[in-house]
Amino acid sequence: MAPTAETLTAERILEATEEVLRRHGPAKATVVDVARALGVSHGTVYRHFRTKAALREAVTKRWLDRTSEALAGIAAGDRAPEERLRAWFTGLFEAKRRKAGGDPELFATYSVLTGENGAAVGEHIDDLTAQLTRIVRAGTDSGAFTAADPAATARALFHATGRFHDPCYAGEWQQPGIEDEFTAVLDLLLRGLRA
Amino acid sequence: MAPTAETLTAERILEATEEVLRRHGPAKATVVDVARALGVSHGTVYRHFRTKAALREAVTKRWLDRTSEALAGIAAGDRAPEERLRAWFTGLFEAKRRKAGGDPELFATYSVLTGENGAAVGEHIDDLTAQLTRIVRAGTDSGAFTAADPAATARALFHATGRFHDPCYAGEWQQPGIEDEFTAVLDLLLRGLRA
DNA sequence: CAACTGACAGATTTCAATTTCTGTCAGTTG
DNA sequence: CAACTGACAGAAATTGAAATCTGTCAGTTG
Repeated sequence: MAPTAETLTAERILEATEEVLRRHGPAKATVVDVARALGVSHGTVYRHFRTKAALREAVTKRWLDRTSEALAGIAAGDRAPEERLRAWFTGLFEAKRRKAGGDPELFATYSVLTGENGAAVGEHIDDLTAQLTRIVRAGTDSGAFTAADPAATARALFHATGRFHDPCYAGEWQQPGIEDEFTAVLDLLLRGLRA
Repeated sequence: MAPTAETLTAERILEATEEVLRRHGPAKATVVDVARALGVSHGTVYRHFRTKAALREAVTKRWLDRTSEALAGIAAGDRAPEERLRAWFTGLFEAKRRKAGGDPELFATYSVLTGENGAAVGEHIDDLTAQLTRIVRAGTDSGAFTAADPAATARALFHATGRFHDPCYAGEWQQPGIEDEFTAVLDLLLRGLRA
């Protein structure tokens, strides 16, 4: 019972799927390609994932979870709430910008995948706003922020910064003035948040 | 020289183009269709618009300008700046929401057109942020707002409210909680803006 | 002579025939 | 007997030939 390279696990299939998506793009990546990459018949892939859509959704979730985990560290930190909020949004923007700019094709691929999987994206956003809510609540508890409903405020913050993390704006993330725009929006929001 | 129904003006061509777009959608609307609707040969349409792209751009500009004009009235009003700002954004959101919800196909058509005409959209956004800048400046002048750079602040306000006017979010404008989300974002921004 | 027509070349789109893919399952393998 | 294969039916994608469209321009019309 060798651990990784021998047995066919869901994890190995997801890795192969990611590789096939990277190579072929979202429109041409087939289950047959994934099976071929793994050296098995495509029927075998269907033992682990009921449909092609389920396989794509699982890949999408994995990708979204990686972003969540990176930010969870910042959200759980012990810095002052305002500083933490700023670091969190900066981290989110930087991560997105790096992914979109560094490998545009892969980013476009995942944009298609997230477009297909509204439910997974919804969960991811719930996850991120929950992190934000914790920071906002820390601020109201310490008296640094004023927010009657921390969860609603967290959602408002997330929506108001959409330009800097929503993939539909990815094309504008490489423009020159974008950093200043980001700072201007964040400053305005933080001013509104302070007690 | 009859005024409207006889002579072929650019205006009449634009009206016919709008009608053809409404009927056929952006993918199937052809210059030949427009010419047929006007009872002329398609060569004649090319006397008034050099290319099909130019014709589409002109239609797009007309549509965008209608929104600008409606809001210009609010921006130029004499109400208190905060109230005016709130009315302006509410007017923008309501107008978009009504268009998107009332005739989704036509809205989708114009979304395609705006996607094609980045330059025209850019001018439209410049126009809108100029209106916003005037309101913000009125606020800083009267002492109601604090904003070191009114133009930059206006842009920040526009970006932060993208969820409520950018067509890429049109699908979410009919969801139940959207009004509350809008109010939450606007409240937060106005709090940050107050002196 | 200004406004318009209609035929034309090259680019784009359509449509139907063909190929490939998805998802299933009876049968094979170790 | 659990994991896998591969043939199969229906769905979806691809391909290339035919139709349509874009943009031009010499010629027509009032």
